[in-house]
Amino acid sequence: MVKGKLSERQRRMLDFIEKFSNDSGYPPSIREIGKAVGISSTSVVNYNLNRLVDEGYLDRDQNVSRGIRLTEKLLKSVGKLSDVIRIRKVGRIFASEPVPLPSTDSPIFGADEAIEITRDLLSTTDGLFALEVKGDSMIDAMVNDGDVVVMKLAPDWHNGDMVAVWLKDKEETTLKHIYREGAKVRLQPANPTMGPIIIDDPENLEVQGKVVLVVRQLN
Amino acid sequence: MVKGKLSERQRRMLDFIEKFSNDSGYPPSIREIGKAVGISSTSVVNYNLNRLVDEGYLDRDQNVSRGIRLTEKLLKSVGKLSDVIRIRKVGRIFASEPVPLPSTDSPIFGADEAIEITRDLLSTTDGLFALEVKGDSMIDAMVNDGDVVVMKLAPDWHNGDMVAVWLKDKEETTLKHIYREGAKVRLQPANPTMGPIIIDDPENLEVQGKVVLVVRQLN
DNA sequence: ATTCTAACGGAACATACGTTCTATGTCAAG
DNA sequence: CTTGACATAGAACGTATGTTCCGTTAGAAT
Repeated sequence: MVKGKLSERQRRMLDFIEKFSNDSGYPPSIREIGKAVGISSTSVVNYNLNRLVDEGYLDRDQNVSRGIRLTEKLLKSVGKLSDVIRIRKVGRIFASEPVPLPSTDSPIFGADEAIEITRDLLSTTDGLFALEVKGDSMIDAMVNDGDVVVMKLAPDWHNGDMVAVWLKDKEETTLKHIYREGAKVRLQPANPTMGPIIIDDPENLEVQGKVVLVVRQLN
Repeated sequence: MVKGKLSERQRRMLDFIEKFSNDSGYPPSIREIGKAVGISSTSVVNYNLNRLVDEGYLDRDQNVSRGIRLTEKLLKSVGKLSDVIRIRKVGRIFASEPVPLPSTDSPIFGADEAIEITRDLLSTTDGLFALEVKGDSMIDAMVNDGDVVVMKLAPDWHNGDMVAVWLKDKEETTLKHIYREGAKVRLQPANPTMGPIIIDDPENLEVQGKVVLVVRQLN
């Protein structure tokens, strides 16, 4: 083998080991690797595993069942697993109340209530907070009851941002894409079949944050 | 034992299993657990492991060495950040095509795109694949152009599951909550203001997978 | 053509490993 | 005091598991 270049068989072995370990919670045995990759001899699997150790993709512990460990080099080469960011849930978002903004007070949820999101999914990690949507009132924002929205404060919002807006006269929170149009503000539903709301007096609304991510879990 | 309350021995076992798994990259064997916790009999370790499974802290695979998996409940109780699960993106979901299903072949290593999701957000980690939504045709499913849907194959779907259905006569994919009603099938949009589709002949549809998570990134 | 190295493959082996069985002990409930 | 459920413990067993040995093959280098 050319040093630094993996054979096709070795690459298939790594791929299998990485997937198997993720799916099962434990590494595969020599025989499981052989079966998956089409190698009938445990000594050939053993030989190739040792080559992968030499190349730095795996560690092995001797005389131990499933004694295979993925190395950082391997994880990087499959596309480094993303860091996890922990975002506090500060409460729920209702149509009839302003967004509960993060503060130093005890949040509605327990102090430890949080959602964990991979870093790749987030455009920023500064000043994020999460809210759980209650009710059907956000459906024009394509956001369901039970969805989690990750937001950040938006002192400087831009046209097209999806924001949580508190409409003072209606005493209502809504999620909309916001656009400044002259002296007015246009609130555009995410659902393309719905029409916008034009706010003649921007003093009537309060932009409480902008949405950076929506997560919907289904069972 | 009082249900829901762990004995001291069981708590020490969990603590050891979690630490050992982190340090070594693989779970401990029955005998390693026994040695660490001071239990000389493999059947006592086995008995207590089964109690921990009953309480939801562990999963076990039968007749497999180191066939112990930490559950989400355990990881939460030790306050540990969620694992990251890498889910292959197998393509895009269009209204006018069937869902591109994951191939049984091993992919060329590193070739596919993937999305990384924290384990907490997922009800299962088996057999997941991800698709990016193209077009506005899924808006009745509350799913936007550009959203990522995480799915799994659904040989046994249940009433209420959100599934990707290929409608043969219309040559169209749609995402709907599915219900079996006698000999017919009801496809219910996620948007509560929209009416259902009744499928008189279930042979006309093909359930291609069920949705377990929707992720929407906004910039 | 020959030699050398890498890779392969089957077989054997010893130990690791999880499961099962049987017996005993503890303690709460009646 | 008795009973039953839970927990313990040792032993046995069959299978899983990794390592080692020996021989073969393929291809590059000479």
